[in-house]
Amino acid sequence: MGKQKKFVEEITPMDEDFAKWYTDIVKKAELTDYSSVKGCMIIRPYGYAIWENIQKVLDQKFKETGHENVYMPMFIPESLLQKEKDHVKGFAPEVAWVTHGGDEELTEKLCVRPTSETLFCEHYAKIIQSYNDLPKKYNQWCSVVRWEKTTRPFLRTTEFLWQEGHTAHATEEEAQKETIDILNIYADFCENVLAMPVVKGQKTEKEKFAGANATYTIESLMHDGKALQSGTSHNFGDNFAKAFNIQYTDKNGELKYVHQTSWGMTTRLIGAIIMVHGDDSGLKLPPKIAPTQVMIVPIALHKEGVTEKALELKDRISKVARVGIDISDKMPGWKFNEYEMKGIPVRLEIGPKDIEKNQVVLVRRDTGKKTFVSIDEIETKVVELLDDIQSSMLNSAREHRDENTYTAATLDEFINIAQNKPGFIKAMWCGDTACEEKLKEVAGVSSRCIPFKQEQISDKCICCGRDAKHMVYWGKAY
RNA sequence: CGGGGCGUAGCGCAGCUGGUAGCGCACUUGGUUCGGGACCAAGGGGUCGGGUGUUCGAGUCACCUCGCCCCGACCA
Repeated sequence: MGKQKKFVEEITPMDEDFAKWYTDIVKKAELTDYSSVKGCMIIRPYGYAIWENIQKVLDQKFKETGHENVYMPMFIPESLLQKEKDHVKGFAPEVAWVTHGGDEELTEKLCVRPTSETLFCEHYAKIIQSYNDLPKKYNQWCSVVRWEKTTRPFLRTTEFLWQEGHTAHATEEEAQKETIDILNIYADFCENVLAMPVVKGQKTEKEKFAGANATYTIESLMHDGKALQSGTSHNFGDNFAKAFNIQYTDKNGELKYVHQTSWGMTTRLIGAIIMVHGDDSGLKLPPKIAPTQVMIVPIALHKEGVTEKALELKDRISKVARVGIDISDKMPGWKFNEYEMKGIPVRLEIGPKDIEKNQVVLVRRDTGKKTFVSIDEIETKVVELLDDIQSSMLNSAREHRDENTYTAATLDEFINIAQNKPGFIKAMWCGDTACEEKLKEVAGVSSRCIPFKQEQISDKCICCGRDAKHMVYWGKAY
């Protein structure tokens, strides 16, 4: 009893200190380590394996929808970065610069890419001539650097991994369709693979990407009631095309500017998985993204036949799921806690008593529920259980999100909710940035998005009382 | 970048008014154990974040610096 208490103390309870809980999980589950450069993290094998699974699923989706992977340089000459005015202005404060090669000062300093719009644009200007060259749908997996003031593992790091898609289209309509198609891919991915419900919508003028006409976002709600922007998709119109002179000849022989999009998802998603699903025992991974879906813990390993049986099970299950086995001489209880902390969806126990009865014990991480299953039907039972865990994790995340989404019809009500109930607040807005800024000031929340699914809560702006244009999701954000 | 906190073994910590570093866990070896963090025995591991100063002597005092954590402003 006393011993068990001690283990629990290694992870700070989330209700006591959510931020501490988060960093405890990241460390204890061996997802990352700190490095000697501020804000840069080492992604350890277990953390990287999660990222690889994210990549695998998304990459396949991008390819299915006609995107090609490329690789752009890590450095951007200062002059190139400056070609699009809004874009530079947005990124300038967080750019890292290379000024020397060896001992020699460079004639032009190079920026370490914070994002690669300018590089793609420069390239597109060269390779696009005719409508036959369109659309161009490129994607790259890389890391980018943004000199952040405050950093936290996965949520905000100086260098982070991501994918950035960059496309060029003949028409505005096509570009808009691409922007929304990608947003839908992101949303489906979050819901179906990460078991994380999202709100799809558009960013306000104030919150949109530097240089874009429109930014679309998926917003998710963390366990502590703070919002996390989990993926964005931008429609650039012809802003960049004009700045970089990306033109093509259409069917009528007329010279036209292309219409562009860009979109990205990052390692921040791992932070989202932690904060949406985790509990006081540790990480809780949705089966579809878990590096190991089933962990076999044999009981009384030294007893006749246990190891053999466990290995045999591993072999069988490996045909239907990602399975691991722990045959170290640690105590079973130690292993139970360890793999719960690591969020492995299913634990399989097999001991002498089970072998006698031709059964195993399956324990699900999300609910802790144990079931006894005949060894004869192990493959189907494991697959069923993983499916069930996947969908019930989405359901409980959705319940949590809905329970923590409020509506406000008056400013008093709005402020009251903002200050006392962490979560999303739905409220009407006139569309004026001044009101958005005022709400930040008086209530401490920012606009998360103008959701596609609009509701009419009232007909006046919550802030100024003028006619409302949109219903907006508001909240505190990471 | 402002306000607060913390840096001592892999992790968590102790180390008093200055006297040359310790505890628990982890690790290694051998043995016994195994259905919710086992036990016995024997071992290994430290430029006390870094620098400068005060002092006969600094983990301990002063100043500087770096890093981490938390709360705000900025951002994926």
